[in-house]
Amino acid sequence: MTSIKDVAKAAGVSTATVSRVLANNAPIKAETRERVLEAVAQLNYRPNLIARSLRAQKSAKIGLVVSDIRNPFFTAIGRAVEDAAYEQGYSVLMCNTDENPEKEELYLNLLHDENVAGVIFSPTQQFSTSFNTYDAKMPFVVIDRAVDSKETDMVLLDNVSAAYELTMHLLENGYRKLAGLFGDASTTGQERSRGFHRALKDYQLNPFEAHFISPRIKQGYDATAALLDAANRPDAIFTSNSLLTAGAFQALRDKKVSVPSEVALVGFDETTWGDLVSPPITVIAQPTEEIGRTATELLFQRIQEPTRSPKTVILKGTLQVKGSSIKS
Amino acid sequence: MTSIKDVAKAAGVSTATVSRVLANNAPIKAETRERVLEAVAQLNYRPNLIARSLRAQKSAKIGLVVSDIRNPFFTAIGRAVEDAAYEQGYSVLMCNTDENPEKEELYLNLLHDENVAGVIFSPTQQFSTSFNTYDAKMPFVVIDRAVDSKETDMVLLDNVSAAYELTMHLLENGYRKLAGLFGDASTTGQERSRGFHRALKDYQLNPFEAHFISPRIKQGYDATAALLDAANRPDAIFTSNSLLTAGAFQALRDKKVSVPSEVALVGFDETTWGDLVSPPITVIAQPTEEIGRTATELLFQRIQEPTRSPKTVILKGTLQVKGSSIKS
DNA sequence: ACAGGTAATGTAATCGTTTACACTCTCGCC
DNA sequence: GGCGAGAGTGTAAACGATTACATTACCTGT
Repeated sequence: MTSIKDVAKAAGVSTATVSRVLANNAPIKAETRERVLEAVAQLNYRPNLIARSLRAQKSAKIGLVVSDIRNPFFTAIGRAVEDAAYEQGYSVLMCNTDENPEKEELYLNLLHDENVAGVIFSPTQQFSTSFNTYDAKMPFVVIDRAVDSKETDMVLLDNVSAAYELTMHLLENGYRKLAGLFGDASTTGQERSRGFHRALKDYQLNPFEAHFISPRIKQGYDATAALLDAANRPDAIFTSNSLLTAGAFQALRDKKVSVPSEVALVGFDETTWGDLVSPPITVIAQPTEEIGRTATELLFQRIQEPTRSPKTVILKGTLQVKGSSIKS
Repeated sequence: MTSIKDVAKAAGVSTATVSRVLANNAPIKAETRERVLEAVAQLNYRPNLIARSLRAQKSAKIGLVVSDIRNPFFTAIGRAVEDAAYEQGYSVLMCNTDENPEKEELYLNLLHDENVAGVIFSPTQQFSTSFNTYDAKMPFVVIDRAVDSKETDMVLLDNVSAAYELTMHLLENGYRKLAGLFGDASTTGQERSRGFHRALKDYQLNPFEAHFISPRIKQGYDATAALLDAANRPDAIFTSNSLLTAGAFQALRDKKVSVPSEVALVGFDETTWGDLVSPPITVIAQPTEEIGRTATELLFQRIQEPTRSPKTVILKGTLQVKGSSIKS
């Protein structure tokens, strides 16, 4: 492998000069610069990033820690983060925690050992609550899920309002027996449940049912099936994430329940399928691109200026009314 | 930061001994080992992976280079790769090329500079053809798309057979005017087109239409809309990847074409939505989990034994017959 | 003509590991 | 009793960059 020494030798200068030419951080005589660049091109030299990292005590990598990249929300975020990172010459280490706090901690340690410049992180519920006891060794930006600490940069959705709006939409369209299915793995589910309850309260109604369940398609299916099997059915189902929505939709179909005339269905997150099924699903769309990008930018800001006062960016979802929630 | 020196001092031994204890690769007196481990625990020491990488000239990272992680096929692969890597203590750098050869090369260089242990790679068409001129500086496993070189490990689907089987399925169910939409960015589209044509030939039919287009939802939509607007419509549409399928499905819906009675639709890859829409889509499901896992394992084998003779694993897709291709 | 500033470059320390080599000790064997 | 083998450990040289400090050469103002 050709190293900086080879270049130095070829150009007849010292390694320091080569480094200076490449980093462009010192005055260099034009003629010398040219000789060096020529040697670099000649030898097809590429600086070793590992060595650079070791010396500089940081690397041009960031970690992305989420529960599961297969969740369409995180897939989109992941892509946005990677794009934003790429533009700054950074690369992204992908970590899936499966909502498992042990895996979470392991990955955080790993990323630390890798000297990553920072981490974009969607923590589990358990981690969220103990977050302030975690002495952050790296720059952090938390996304999607609130944490207690006021020391951390965050990019969040205004979940309570969004859920409120979505619930109101159901109520305004005449639905009264609302069942809510909320993910139990994150703070997000709780916040959305709060908006759900608040809207009902404003209508002086009680929730028909409300369950916290594991955010997976299967659990969404099972919970919905149970709701539909009961003697007294809800007339609308509110789901707090797209996996639950998918499960619920499947159950409705299998039970041959007509949507939205018998039971309405609403949820969160734009997905490929939400618009393809019939009826298409009314959702709160999250600005995933913007979330990922903002989080990455916030992270870079913190990397540059570690003492900057923490910033929380709260983005708004947009209600996309489709056929699944309007009695036509 | 606590380094190996601190541990050595605390344990009253040399850094070499500490290293040996941790790497477990040399005889160490039990009592010494214990003292060292105690110091490690005491100081909460964690070895710096960058330094280790520099010295060892390789890292415990692998690159994953695909066109777009948002393609459900690659999402699933990505997760499988990450899982398999995790089990071996490796982490995964995610790279999206957008089918852009320049980005592709840039990423490959980057990964090389990062000293990754190897790369799992789904190359663009352009790259595929010039692959053997690329002097592989790193262990490689190519997935999803064939390359010319016989020097490379690959994990592929038997695309020709799969497409043949899928086409035969249409023919056996009475469809005769088959239109094919194939992705133009990879060898995969070509191979699937070959299977498509072969089946038609065996039925002594000509393809009704066949187009190579950019593998995106929008292009799938447009191409399908054009097919449906023509005076003479096909009675079945064959798509070579899930993005095209989604676009085609959307167009069929917007044009209020009944599936499968007026036009059938078949495609590749299991997706969340394929089963949720009505009718559900007949597809060739790829064993994504197995592809990702096999690729990762192959990569580790090559990392361990760089001179091993190259291996190509060809996996089979499974035809999942659903409502979109059976006149009931 | 000389002090002092600055541009341009070189020398060598440094980042935190691993490991080749050297050394000491103990044991067993002839 | 001497000698070779191996166990157990230390010393110091890598790995490939960056950069503090030193050095040289040149220019400028008085």
